[in-house]
Amino acid sequence: MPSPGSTPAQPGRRPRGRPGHDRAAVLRRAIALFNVQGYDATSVSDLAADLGVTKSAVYHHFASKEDILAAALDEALTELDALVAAAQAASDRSARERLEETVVAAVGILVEHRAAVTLLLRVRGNSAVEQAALARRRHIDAALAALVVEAVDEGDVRADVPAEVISRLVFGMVNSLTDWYEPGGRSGPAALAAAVRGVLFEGLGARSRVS
Amino acid sequence: MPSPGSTPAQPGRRPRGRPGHDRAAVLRRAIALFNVQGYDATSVSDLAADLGVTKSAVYHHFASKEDILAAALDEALTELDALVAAAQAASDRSARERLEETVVAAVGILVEHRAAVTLLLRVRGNSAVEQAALARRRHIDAALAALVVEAVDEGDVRADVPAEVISRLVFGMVNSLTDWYEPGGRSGPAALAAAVRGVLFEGLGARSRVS
DNA sequence: GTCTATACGGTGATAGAC
DNA sequence: GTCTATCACCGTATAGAC
Repeated sequence: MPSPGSTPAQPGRRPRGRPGHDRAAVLRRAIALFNVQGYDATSVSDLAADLGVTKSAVYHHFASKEDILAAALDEALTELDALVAAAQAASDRSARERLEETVVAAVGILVEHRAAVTLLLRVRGNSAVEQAALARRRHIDAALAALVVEAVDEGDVRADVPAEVISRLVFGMVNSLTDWYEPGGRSGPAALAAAVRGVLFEGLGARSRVS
Repeated sequence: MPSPGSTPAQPGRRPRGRPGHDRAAVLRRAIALFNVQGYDATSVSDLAADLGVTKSAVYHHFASKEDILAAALDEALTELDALVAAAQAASDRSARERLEETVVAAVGILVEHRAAVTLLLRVRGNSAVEQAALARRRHIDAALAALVVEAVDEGDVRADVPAEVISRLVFGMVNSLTDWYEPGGRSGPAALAAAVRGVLFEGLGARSRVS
């Protein structure tokens, strides 16, 4: 495959033609705009104006507006698929251990791919593209729930609450990070992941042995 | 009170005009549609068709599409304001105790006014109405965060995580209920509230004294 | 390879006539 | 209270400039 049209553009060496945006740059701005204004409320004109080009330029990079959304959702889903795969592997470790690591890793993904994940979490299945994304997400959620079931069965996670509910609550808390976490915040991703892990697995109580 | 708009039930003597929907009925359907399709993706035509009337009939009850949104958001915000007021009162009790009760009450509101709260949680401030709602919501969030600070100061909630972060995580978990809880589910609201309280304050660990 | 100009069919919100 | 006309703007297609 002799480089089919993709990125000869090394920094400092403009290949040819105009100094415009490439597909990845358009996608990045689109995700940002979709998150601020909402997908439906964002017109291709908005995106083009934000990039400083015309609508047609946007349609040069993507076949349709929905195609942009699909690419954005794919970014998030690819990361989450990898998360699930990692959680299912290494089954020599206890489910509880893998669950804790999965929560920590999920926080990392939320932070690193915040914009794409935020978009994914807001999808409501209002089109074929969105429904496909929801289906992939359901698969991921089911795998995470199965991990919780394992941990409950092994006796390392409380059994007085249905595992399905626990799974929803755990990843509901993790996902809620997209609503407020700012990359430039006071506490970094590592501290945040530790906080989530601590609150979830140890509870809110003061750190004391007795009581 | 001479039956305000509802069921005059006098044969052959309609009170006025047609047997159409009243404002509350329109609002209820609107909230449902907004949640399924998204606010922006829902046109007034959609709503009118769903109600079986024309667009203009909808505009008779509400001045604009945004006005419908404002009414919906007000329902949720009114409930949450009451929640905050209750949490701040009774300050003879410990902050931890009031926090636990607030969490339980919040779950109740989420369940009972799920549709309106869901709408509120999706607002991004894309218009004056939405910005006003966001401002009210920020005020509520701040009050809840202050309650957590109190509980930390009293030594009843862990201090190794910033109170602000704890507050976000706690109510992030609570708010995530809107994404999956179905009123007809197997576990009722009371069991759900108990589950959330338990997971948050005791942690996910198996119920055992000796570990 | 990236962008501009232009146009078209469709639909939304809304105002004004009935 | 309802119907209709209007008009702005949407997503998309095509043809060509740099």
